[in-house]
Amino acid sequence: MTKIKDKNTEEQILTAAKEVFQTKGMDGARMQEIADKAGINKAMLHYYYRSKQMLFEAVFKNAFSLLAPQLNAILNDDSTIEDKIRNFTSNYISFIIKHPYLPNFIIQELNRNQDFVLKLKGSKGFPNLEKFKKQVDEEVSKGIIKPISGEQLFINILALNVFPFVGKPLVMALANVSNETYQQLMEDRKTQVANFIINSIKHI
Amino acid sequence: MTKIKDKNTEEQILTAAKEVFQTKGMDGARMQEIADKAGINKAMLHYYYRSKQMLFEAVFKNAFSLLAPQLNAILNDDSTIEDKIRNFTSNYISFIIKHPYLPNFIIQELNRNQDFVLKLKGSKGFPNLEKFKKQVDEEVSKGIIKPISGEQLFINILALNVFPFVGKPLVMALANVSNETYQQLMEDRKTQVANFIINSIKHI
DNA sequence: AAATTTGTTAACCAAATGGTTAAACTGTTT
DNA sequence: AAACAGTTTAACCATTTGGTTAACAAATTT
Repeated sequence: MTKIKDKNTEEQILTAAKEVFQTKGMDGARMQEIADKAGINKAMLHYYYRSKQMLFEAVFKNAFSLLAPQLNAILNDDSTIEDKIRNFTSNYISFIIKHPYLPNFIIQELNRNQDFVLKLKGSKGFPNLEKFKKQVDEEVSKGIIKPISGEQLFINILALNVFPFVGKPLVMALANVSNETYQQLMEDRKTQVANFIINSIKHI
Repeated sequence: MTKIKDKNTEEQILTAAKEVFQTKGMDGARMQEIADKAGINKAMLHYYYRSKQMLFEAVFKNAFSLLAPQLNAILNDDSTIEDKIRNFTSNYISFIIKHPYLPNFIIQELNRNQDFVLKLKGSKGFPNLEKFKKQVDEEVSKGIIKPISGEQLFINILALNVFPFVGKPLVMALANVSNETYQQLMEDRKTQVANFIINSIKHI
């Protein structure tokens, strides 16, 4: 029943749609609930966005456009692998604490609809691993880090940072911790995850 | 349109429901599709399982009862942390390759419905971290492994093993790999992930 | 200020969907 | 073979849901 006010209608709709789609997913979301949350008539949703599908895509693109720069940060800058990992881990976890539903939303909908993947890959600003892979190979051959492929290292970084949020309910249940303890664990991970990765790959 | 035959009706329904719920989720699943896939009348679903919700819960419990023993394996046996990690990583990845929809299904539905978490925690056979935590503390104080909390280590193990499957479409898109390459990466992870973790925590 | 375009609403619609019912069919017991 | 219990089906029902329409209101243009 949270209403959002004092914005132009189109934006109000998008904000409301974001909330509903990101918590309930495409299939679980209801156009009426979005309209109510935006404080307008259901017909307006169609007036501005034509269909549920198109409104959903607007929300999805918007969400991904928040996430992509976070990934590009680690992939495209010029610092060492170690620095990249430290920066990314800390920044990414801070970012997700502010947008807790985002990674799960993206992963869930990407799993549901394979076509989205293709659409996304075509769009500009889509993260590209090439530079990162080259850099990993270089540091490996220089003996700075232990042998590992760029893909596997990237997957590990992503996994350690993203999974605790995507799997929050599972993690909370298994570790048997309260919401406060969980948040503390995530806070600790801002530095712990980077150390964990660097300990593993750095040559002594 | 895949039909499943030659089993008693109740089991046929469960098998069909598993397929539909695990790929489409609770909200996306249709009772008619389950009935078609089971090759029976829609009314039979209600005859045997009363409601969509109860059919779903049967599927969910069934799914979780496959996953739980995998987790208990690492938590409750008596080998060293290092051996546990090696065994779990290899076994778990093999397991998931056979049940690719399972982890995503569980995580998605746990996110959707917080009540499930409570129900699950109450059921027997639910994984418990206590023994693992104690063991980690012991090996840390003996200097076998570097300082880390049992919770964080467990989250890391889970993340590195589970995430690549939950986030498969995202991983494939970002790493820009084909299905075959993806499968090869996962195959490699059976040993790579364990090495990655052990490199990180083992004292030299 | 008349005309036109843009924004907004209430009422409505058709399709989909979870669920029900009453009758029929099947196999077992008496 | 009659009675009975369990199983299965076709037809039906009420509600929900995405989407449309026609009329109305508010700006904007002429």
